[in-house]
Amino acid sequence: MEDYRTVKLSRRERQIMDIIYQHGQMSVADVLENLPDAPSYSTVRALLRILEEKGHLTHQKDGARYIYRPTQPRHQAGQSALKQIVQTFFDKSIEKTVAALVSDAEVSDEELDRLSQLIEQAKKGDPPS
Amino acid sequence: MEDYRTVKLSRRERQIMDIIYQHGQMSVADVLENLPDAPSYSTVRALLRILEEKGHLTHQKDGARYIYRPTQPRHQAGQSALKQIVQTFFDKSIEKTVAALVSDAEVSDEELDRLSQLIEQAKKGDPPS
DNA sequence: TCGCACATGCTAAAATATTAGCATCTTATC
DNA sequence: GATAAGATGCTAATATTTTAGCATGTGCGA
Repeated sequence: MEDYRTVKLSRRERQIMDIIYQHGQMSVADVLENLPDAPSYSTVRALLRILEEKGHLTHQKDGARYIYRPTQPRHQAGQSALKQIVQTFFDKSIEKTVAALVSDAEVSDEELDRLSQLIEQAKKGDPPS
Repeated sequence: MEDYRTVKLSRRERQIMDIIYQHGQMSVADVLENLPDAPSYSTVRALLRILEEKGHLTHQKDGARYIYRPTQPRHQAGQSALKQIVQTFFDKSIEKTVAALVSDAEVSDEELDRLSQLIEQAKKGDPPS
């Protein structure tokens, strides 16, 4: 159980995982509310159950209902997702990726300053020298 | 024809689109070679045909065979993909996203320098002042 | 505590994705 | 221009996804 069909998610599965990652944790009703093209309550429950079977979600009880949250930490899932994008659309180049990010025109000068600082820190911080 | 099932791709469809975006353009045989868990030749052709029907690919003839390439420009598709990731995993924060990118430890000092320059340019370039 | 509102458990049907096979066409080459 | 290699056109079977419905359990308020 480590194949294509558990790792790569179906459309609805992906959609639901994304929503839950955005919100941290959600009840079935929460997910339903946030699905743009929502099917029935039963359907959402079915998907959540499947995602749990596959190991992507876990739940805990809260009164009568279940609260679902991802098993994989958000930052880790984010890294994986980013890596995929960088590879597919930006020739594995972090530079090109950042260029795309800051070319958004929605980025303020303050944010750009913080980005500069961020990169300065990365320069000092990590190197194994 | 603008719904969920044409915009959001199935697993195989996504997989094939990613491969083609990575390579720019490909023949059926090329795609087949690059599919990690490849099905038959017929299958790949079917998927390509479907992706073309949905408007994601187009093809031109090259001798006897078809060469497929995306209809949406790569940089544009990359922007969309990035936006999705930023929203889902990084609270819509470009800063957090870049932080994740540079925390990779694979990033050299030279690359960090280039990133600094990149951001400086963005600071001067765009502002509507 | 009784009952109702609302939750999940389970099962199954319908739609879609995925796959393959055979027929046909195209092209380079002898 | 005949032919073989290799390409696409078309059709259909199989697997998976997506969906819904009914039965059952749970907890809060009158």
